[in-house]
Amino acid sequence: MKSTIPEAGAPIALPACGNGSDRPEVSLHGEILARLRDYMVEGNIPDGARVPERQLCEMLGISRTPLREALKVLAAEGLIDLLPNRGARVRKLGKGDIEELFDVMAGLESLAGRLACEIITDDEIGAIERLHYEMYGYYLHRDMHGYFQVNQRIHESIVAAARNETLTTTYANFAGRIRRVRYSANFARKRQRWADAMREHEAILDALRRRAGGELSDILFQHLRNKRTAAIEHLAEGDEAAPADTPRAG
Amino acid sequence: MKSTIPEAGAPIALPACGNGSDRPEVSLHGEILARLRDYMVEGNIPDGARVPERQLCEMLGISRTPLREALKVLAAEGLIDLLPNRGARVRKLGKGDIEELFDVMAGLESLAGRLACEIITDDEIGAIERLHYEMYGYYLHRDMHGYFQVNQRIHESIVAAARNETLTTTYANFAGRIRRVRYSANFARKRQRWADAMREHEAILDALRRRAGGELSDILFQHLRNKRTAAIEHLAEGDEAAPADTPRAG
DNA sequence: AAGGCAAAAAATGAATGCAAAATTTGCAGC
DNA sequence: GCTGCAAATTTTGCATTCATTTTTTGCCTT
Repeated sequence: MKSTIPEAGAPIALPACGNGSDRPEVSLHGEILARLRDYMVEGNIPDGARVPERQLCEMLGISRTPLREALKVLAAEGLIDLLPNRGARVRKLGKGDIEELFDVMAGLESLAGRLACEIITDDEIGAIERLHYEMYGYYLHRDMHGYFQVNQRIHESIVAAARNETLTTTYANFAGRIRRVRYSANFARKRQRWADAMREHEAILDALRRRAGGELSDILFQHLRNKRTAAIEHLAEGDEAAPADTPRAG
Repeated sequence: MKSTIPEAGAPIALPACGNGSDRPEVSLHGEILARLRDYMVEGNIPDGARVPERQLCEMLGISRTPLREALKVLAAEGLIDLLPNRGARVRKLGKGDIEELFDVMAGLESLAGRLACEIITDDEIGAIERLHYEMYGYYLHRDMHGYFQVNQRIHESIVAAARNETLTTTYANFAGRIRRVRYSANFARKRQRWADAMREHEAILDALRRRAGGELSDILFQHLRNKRTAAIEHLAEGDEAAPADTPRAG
């Protein structure tokens, strides 16, 4: 397993790939649900704040009935908490919740890697290789935003390669839940961690090429574990997770 | 790793442990949801059949609004399909769906085993050991029902030992989805498979005792994979999965 | 002036009503 | 006798309405 990763710096030009945002929802209810979910995931409502039914109703131009149906679903998905007679609140992710979510994500990606090794095609591996080198370019450029974007697509590609719709859906659900914590902001301040992550990605690609399922499973788990540690450290020194129930917007 | 498993037969007396069915739901809506979920999981409605809103309403003594909210949640959980303007149908699990579900379950248990090895206490291992020997007793007795019951409790104990609420919830969700397929009926007709399963369980216990996370992860995945194969074979020779949209009750 | 209590206001949870879509039924034509 | 089409019935989806609970506001008491 070769590893030729410098500590970053050289100029390499790589075009950014535009990603198409698919939304295969057709029913009206599904549309409302997707919009609300995006609204939550994008963090338009502060952690732990009340979700005002009426306000959202007029914002979406619908009555309370379909909105409440959507809220029930979002609660089942874990994005909000539904307190009886006391309304919906955006679920406030504490340190423990984030650890749990990262671990489950680690398990799902670990599984995806194992399954992918059984059926992945050379073409699919080729596509992931291209993404890998694109990401490497962003790494050398120190372009964190581009890096994370491609990084995410690599992980999504591995999940997709497992060809398990149930897994893909579940993975997307947890990814949405965790997206609220902006770990991507500057969690890779530690230069060392960034370089480590690149090396781990090389190991991932290597195991994938060899279709070494069990090995890839271990590597992916450890990779996500390291991400988890970095994220926890980040929010420990940055904005404290869940400073209290202080709705900064009212 | 010792393995002293005969092909079954000797008489051993073991008392059956009663399990308490917890239902910590407090809100009315949660109650309705849980009841409906049980109703679905228990298979009171045939695969692919329409779910009559009105009928369920009077059955539960509620109006359509809360029922429809519950249906939306059940759809999000994957128990039913919600076709626009055409009502709810019990999700019909084809062979592919079952394979997918088993694989995801395998991934989750695999993860649970890995996590459990990091933090499990000797007492918890002891409890699992006791369950293991209890199950061994059922195996020797050829008591399939008791065997499966304890088997399930062992797997649940491993998941619980991971101390990850998110994982536990997700696991329970998938377990519920798959419970509709009654693979427990007689899928272990193959004596050989049953003996293999017992041996795998010994390996699980062994890895757990040694806190060998990665190893346990592999064993659990393979164990579930074998279960999957057995289940698929079972429904291939038994009642064909999804014989068609023939509601045998109307 | 601070704390507590009661009334008003708002919000939630559930039932009912209504328009649109789908399914069923009945009938005409071949 | 069977097929195809249109009216009637049922069902779905959403809006509105009502009862109950919570939250806020204002006033009274200490």
